[in-house]
Amino acid sequence: MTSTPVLHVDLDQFLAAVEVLRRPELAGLPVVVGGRGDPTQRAVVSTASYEARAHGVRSGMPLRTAAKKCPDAVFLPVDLPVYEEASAAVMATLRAARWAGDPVDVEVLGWDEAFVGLRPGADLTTDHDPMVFAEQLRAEVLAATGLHCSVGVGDNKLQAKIATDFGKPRGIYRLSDASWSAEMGHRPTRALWGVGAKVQQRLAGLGIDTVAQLAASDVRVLAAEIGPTMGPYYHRLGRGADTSVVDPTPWVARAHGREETFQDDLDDDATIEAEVRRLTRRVVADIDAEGRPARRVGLKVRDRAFQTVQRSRTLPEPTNDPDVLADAAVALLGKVARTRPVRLLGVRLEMVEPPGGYER
DNA sequence: TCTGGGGTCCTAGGACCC
DNA sequence: TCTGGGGTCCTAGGACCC
Repeated sequence: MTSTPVLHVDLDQFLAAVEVLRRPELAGLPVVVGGRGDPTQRAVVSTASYEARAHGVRSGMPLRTAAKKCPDAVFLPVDLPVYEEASAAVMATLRAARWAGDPVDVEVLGWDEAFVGLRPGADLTTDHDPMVFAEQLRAEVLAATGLHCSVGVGDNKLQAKIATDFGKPRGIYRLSDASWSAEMGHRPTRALWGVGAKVQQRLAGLGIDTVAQLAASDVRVLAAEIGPTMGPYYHRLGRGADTSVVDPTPWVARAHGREETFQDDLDDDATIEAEVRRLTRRVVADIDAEGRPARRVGLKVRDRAFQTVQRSRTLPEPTNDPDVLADAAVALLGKVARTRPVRLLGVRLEMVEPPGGYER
């Protein structure tokens, strides 16, 4: 069975680019989007423009730190509805695209990225050059939305996803089974999508530092040391192997949650309880939009020392009754031995499975 | 005044049942 | 005194990603 390459589309500096679109006078300036746009507040950078990155500003960095590194940056608040609208326009453009005349499947990964693959059943005797199609997608997204993106091409989703970063910004890059070891073999395992700092360290403990070493490792050793599921999974990553398909089915959420870091730590039981109830009401609104009741309630408490604990409970029966759920969340507070003022509270509601299950 | 917010998935131990 | 095996659910925590 022949298969065609997969593409991965990723918008460049998405949030900052959307802001510049509606405020053209910001073009070329260091722009930092995060929190409420106030760098004196507790919040972090969501996206920094390339101009701000040149000063060392990075996603996830406290706004305060960003302001020190780049005092002249324009700080803007996160404006969710605007990004959602821009994202929807991008995804609609991708879905409408035709690859050598054939329809495509689009799997949305987040606001600003998606996999694109030829829909099964297409006539593979016609030429489907992925590099030509990648350039076409870049042009169509730019024309429809004014946003620049980069495109990765791979023999599977894993390769395409990793390739995109090599193409950034505004570029196209291709990885393949044939080029994998030459392109990836010398890189640290951390370069793989799914390997973070902890797993990188754990693998290093097994003498595995590079992608090539991971690919050449004994899968039985990985299974024994890391686990029967994750061990073989990391081994596949090392080889650039991925058999998952581009799945266009709309995402069905398992759970929703709301959490908030307070500008001033909370130290009063009544206030803490009131905040838990307020957060719960917001999450209930979110799950009401899904039309499914909650089966489990979770509470997260982070104190001034950044110690974080989570408590959760399965409900006797699923419900979306805001009072019942708020009571359940507050009851979980009683299972947390609080010794310091509270920095963050979070409430999470896990929903019952939809009638057809998740099957993805 | 270090360290956001929204998610998913895996692991591991204990309870409980047959 | 010693002492099964499998299976599922619940809970807490960890890791990762955008």
